[in-house]
Amino acid sequence: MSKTHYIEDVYEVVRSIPKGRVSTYGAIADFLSLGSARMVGWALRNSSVMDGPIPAHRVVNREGYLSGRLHFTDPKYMQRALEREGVKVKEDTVVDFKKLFWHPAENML
DNA sequence: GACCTGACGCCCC
DNA sequence: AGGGGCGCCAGGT
Repeated sequence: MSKTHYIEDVYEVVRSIPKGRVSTYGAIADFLSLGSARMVGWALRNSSVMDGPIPAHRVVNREGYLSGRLHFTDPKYMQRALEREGVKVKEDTVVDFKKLFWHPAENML
């Protein structure tokens, strides 16, 4: 087992977050049984390097706060990317987070 | 190898 | 209801 195998899993899950919805570090960590939500953030941090088709802006913390915003090239990118998808953001927090929250398990329905 | 630092989150005041 | 403590795991120093 490559130690970085789960990183691909994280990317896979993040890629499956529907446009206009958001998920959380914890939900993804739970779904993948990572044991630590921090690892999701860590994985996404490395994703900025490849910065590919991974919609990392759709991942927020458990309060809907854009805790990862400072890790994007432009600190305002995360908010703008979300708003571009119809997700409203106020005070660096997703408006109606509870309703827009998407759990990875929904993908299995 | 000890110690610190996180894109986190739960528990306990 | 806001804040501190702590477990978590990977990297950096």
